[in-house]
Amino acid sequence: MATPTPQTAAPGGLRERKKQRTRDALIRAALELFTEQGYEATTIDEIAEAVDVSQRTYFRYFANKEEVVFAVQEMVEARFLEELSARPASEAPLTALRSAVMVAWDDIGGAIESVIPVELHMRSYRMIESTPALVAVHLRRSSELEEQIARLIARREDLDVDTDPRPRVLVAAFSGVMRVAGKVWGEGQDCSVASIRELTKSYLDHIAPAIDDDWHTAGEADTR
Amino acid sequence: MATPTPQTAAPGGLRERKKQRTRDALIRAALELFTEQGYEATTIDEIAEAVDVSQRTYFRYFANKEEVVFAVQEMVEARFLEELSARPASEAPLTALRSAVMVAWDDIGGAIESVIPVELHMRSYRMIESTPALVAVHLRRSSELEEQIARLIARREDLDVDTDPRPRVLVAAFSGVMRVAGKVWGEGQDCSVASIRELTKSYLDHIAPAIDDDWHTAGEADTR
DNA sequence: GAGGCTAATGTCAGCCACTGACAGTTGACA
DNA sequence: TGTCAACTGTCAGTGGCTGACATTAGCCTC
Repeated sequence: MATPTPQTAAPGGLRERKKQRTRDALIRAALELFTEQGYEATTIDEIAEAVDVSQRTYFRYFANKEEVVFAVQEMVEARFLEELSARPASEAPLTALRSAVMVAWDDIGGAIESVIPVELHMRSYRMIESTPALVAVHLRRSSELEEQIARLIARREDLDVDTDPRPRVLVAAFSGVMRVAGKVWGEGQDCSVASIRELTKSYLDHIAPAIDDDWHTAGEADTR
Repeated sequence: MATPTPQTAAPGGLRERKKQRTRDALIRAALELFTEQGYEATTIDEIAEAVDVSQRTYFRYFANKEEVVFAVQEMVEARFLEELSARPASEAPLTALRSAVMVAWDDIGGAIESVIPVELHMRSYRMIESTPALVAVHLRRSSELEEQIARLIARREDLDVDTDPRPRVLVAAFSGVMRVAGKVWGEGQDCSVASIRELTKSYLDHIAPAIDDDWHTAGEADTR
């Protein structure tokens, strides 16, 4: 039973392409409606109607009302994790994180724009922060992602994430910086992908000197 | 139009007492059902029926299904914030936080037990952690509480929470310790209020020497 | 290129969370 | 005791979400 569906980016047949188009259209319509008239004030029927599909079809693409809001972030995160796993083990942890972010932004910037205008993504970002139900989901997603990253880093460095605090601490710092970068970007005027990329880069450069070192050659696990 | 309802703890008339009893019964029934058969598997009709009130009445006491889950924590937090506001300005920030927690635990321990058995509270704690929807709400509540505490601390010390990072940093550390204490308690066997109190105390004593100092006499705002 | 296979979609019925409106009941208080 | 206001129940309705079943439409083979 060799995987019948390639699942890769390149759309094999018409069916795949059609599905992708429906999915993208749902995301765009949903975000457009949410940002215009508010998340709670928008019904799924409206979204489905805008894309000319049934409500039932919406729920075949997204498990619930929130999921469509985070679809784009999901893409970015998946790309980031994939890239992080691929970084050579010789890189120091923070360097790997940094490189992965940069590569992720580079080759997903275009992909994002093909789904939704970046400006809409930015408006969505602000909408999330002003909708309690979405803030909650956002926080949970963030904490889950942090956990995943910490485990990846620990594996790279061949450490136990439950006994050595360094992976989680590093990831916490890293995530904190990423969060601030995202926040500043959300408040600013320049809503290009390039701008958030640069913002992230400069912020990461700030903490790098302070915590980036090889965890195997420089001083033993110093938990003081 | 002077506030017609005293709203204080002491139950004035029969009406107040009856309301309190209904509320407590709803909390107890809800947590009992949730922990026994799962959060999602429990309907509000079941909870209402167990207390012998209508579903509509449930929603007059709690805004939604989640709220009842956090009712006890809400009590503890309110008591803590109240106590923190009352601490003398002469106390160093972390000392004030520490004292407020201790006082809050001391005089609310009994109040909790009057509403639900502590053992049920502990089971609820574990249920929250294993229910994604509740984890999300829990995280949002925590971050909101952190923000409140940081503002309170900043006001005490006469600082601007948006320019001076110290209040938020201290509160982040404090909250982190509290979270760990809660987690350890949840995993342990001893589900008494006294045990979480002592756990908290000892954990806080660990970080105290590291970060507790008077922010006005010891070294200027050192943001390095 | 006709026909079978299967994935994708539409339709329908139904559960549950949640809300507004209105009516009935019951403490509070003169 | 009677009036008022608070509390509660009932009912109808909306919206999120799901299972079951019928229908449509790519895909693949002969």
